[in-house]
Amino acid sequence: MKKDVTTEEKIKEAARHVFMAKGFAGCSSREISKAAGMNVALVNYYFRSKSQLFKIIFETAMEDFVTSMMTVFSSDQSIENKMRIFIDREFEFLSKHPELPVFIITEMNREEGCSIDHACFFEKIAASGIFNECAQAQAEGKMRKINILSLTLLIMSNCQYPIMAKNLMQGIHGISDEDYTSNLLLHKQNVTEMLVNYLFPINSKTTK
Amino acid sequence: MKKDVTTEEKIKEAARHVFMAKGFAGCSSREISKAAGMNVALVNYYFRSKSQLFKIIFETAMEDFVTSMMTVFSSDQSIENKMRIFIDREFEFLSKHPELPVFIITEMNREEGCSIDHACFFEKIAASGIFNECAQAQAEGKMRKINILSLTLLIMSNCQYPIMAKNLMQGIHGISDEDYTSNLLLHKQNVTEMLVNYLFPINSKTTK
DNA sequence: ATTTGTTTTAAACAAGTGTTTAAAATAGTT
DNA sequence: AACTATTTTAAACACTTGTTTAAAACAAAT
Repeated sequence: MKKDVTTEEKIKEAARHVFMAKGFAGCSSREISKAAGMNVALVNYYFRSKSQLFKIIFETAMEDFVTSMMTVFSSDQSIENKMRIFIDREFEFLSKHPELPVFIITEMNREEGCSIDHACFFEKIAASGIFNECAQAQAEGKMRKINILSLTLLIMSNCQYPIMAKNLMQGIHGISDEDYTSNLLLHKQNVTEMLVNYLFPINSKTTK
Repeated sequence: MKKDVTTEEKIKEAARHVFMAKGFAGCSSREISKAAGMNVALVNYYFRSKSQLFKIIFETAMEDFVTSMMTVFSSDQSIENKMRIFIDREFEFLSKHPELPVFIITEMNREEGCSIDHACFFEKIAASGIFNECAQAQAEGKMRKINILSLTLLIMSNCQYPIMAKNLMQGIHGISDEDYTSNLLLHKQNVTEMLVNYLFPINSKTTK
């Protein structure tokens, strides 16, 4: 008899939650197994070790993250519209996975990296051709000529930080959860307008 | 005989480094004591517990962070110049303390918060009057009318994220440490220009 | 019903955790 | 010099950690 939710999936789901919330070092194997409603030995029976399990969770998280970006990059849109859509999707995606940016950044900074190969994910982004597309748009005078790192930073900063720093911002301004969420929508519009105005100074008024 | 560097300071300095690099859960008391070149018991002799030590480290880090902001806020400058100076200082300060933003954000997200009162730091910021000053500048038409949270986010995002995401960005674009540092200077200029153009659309060309 | 293979558990392992204790080393005072 | 108070250490405490072992529970097949 096959169960509707297999044990392996139960473990992964629990591990995803716990790892995201507390990080690799911030939780124990027993905490994960308890969250999955089972014995400690069982999670090692399926995943051999805590590191191995973490590796899988991190890699699928990264995969989701990159995939979410990729669908926009490979769409049939003008570069400016791609940017608008990207920002929109990024805010939406990150609202559903708020811990993801801190999780990824923390893992990238960790010395003992569970022997995860980060490179393969970055290669996918480069392989999407988005960087070349930007360079071409810049050459054609459609986009402001700033280097590609700065461009990446501008977009990522303004999309990811507002999600990461939620608690910090709520503390500074004394805002409730609901207020923050609604303010985030306004902020998304501000960010979009600011970035488009800055990066596409010429045709930013003509295009919707 | 007083030593040039007291034991207490040695512990704090070591703890600052280790906590910043690995976080509260990511390191052990013995690791800190070893980094300070002494016995484990000694750090507890001075600070009673790991949590207590962390609390002190975090609070002084926060203190430094807020103080760095405050000196700009209370300076005798136009609001636009304050913003320019703030961005400049923020990049400079964070380059010296790159782990600080992640450290603070992670701590803010932690459930067992070592019983740290975060509120007092935020109150200082509000007490500086900077928020009122912005509101007034907006009322006078000197500054674009966006809500104060959005304003805070715009500035913090573009100053802090580029420091936090260094390793991630280096991975994506295959950049060396030195290149990243130099690119950060360019990026700071881009950020400044973009933010000033966006927030002070009228007089952004007149003021240097 | 017995055998087979798989899944789950309780219990144990050695190593590491935060913390404490009691003794040693050091400095300061008389 | 001897005594006191402070600083530092080695050793131990009870507990948690990641991981393994061996036995139990379960399902499938004969």
